[in-house]
Amino acid sequence: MPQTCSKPSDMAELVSSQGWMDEMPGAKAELKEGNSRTGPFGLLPALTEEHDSAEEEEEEEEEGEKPKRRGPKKKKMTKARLERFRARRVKANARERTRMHGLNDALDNLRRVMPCYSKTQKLSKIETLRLARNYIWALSEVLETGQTPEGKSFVEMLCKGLSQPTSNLVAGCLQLGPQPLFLEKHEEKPPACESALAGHSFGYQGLPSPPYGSVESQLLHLKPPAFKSLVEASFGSHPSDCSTPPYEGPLTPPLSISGNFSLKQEGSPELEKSYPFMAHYPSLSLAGAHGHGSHFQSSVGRYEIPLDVSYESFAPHAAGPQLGAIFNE
DNA sequence: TAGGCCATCTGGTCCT
DNA sequence: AGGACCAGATGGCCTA
Repeated sequence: MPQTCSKPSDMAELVSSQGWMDEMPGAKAELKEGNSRTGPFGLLPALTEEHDSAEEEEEEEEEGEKPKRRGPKKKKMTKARLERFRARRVKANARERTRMHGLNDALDNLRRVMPCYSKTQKLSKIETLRLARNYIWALSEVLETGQTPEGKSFVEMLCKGLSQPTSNLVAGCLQLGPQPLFLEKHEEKPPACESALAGHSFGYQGLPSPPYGSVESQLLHLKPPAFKSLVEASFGSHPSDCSTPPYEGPLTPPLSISGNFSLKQEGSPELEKSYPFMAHYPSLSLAGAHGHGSHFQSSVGRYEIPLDVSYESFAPHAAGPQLGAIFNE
């Protein structure tokens, strides 16, 4: 329930005089601006009982009018308790900020691998997620059908459920011809995993440099590396680390692009499917870690992904199952 | 000016 | 006990 402070300026003075706001830049800024948001003030009336006798009286008066509170009586806020509480709250706030920053970083990584990444026109969080969903869906369709959709229908797939402005952005990006999508991506601030990738022999190094040109060629060229980056963006860092700090150790690509691309459907002779973009990626393959090969499940079957790269430097947490999860969605 | 988006703080819940 | 995660609340900023 919302707890608001009726006297932000008093609270600000009180709080700042006790020095705990020094650790809360955000809160401090708010105080300067006379911001009276729920923020750090919500708790203060209760916290300041001890320190402001006038307010205490006020509260007692109010309590006299209200029905008595049920439940265990609140422990009295001793100075020590107050200090501990504040320290805890400050720490929790900092953690929450960090957590949200990590979330935002992850979203930024996701934005970068979207087919219409624009530095100037940033997709909102919700639109980024929607576009990502559509993008995965579109790529899955390509894998399942083995057909590259024509430019228009690909755009339509991507724009499903998106707002008009975002749809325009996507359509514009995919239809304006040469788009320095990946160039831009690499030139700017390469994600940690991306720069780490440079040391490995991932296939698309030998491809024509972006910009890729026509819509068709974009569709063809875009997918594998973009998909790779997408997965990396999602799983590139340690899964338990929500703040996704730059990973500086050996790279752990859940899926790499190198060697011969071949998707085999288990137990079927004509397993080898020819994918349109294979022509453009003669050396494309999906590979897992552990040196045991990897596989993923799609709605059309189980795919064996041969290992044809060396994994000496790969960490053990591969994303074979995670990749499978993507296709099972 | 309304509405969308965002960052931040907060308290509750769950988990280790 | 403490951390992670979550949803609610709030105010700031921006744009149509």
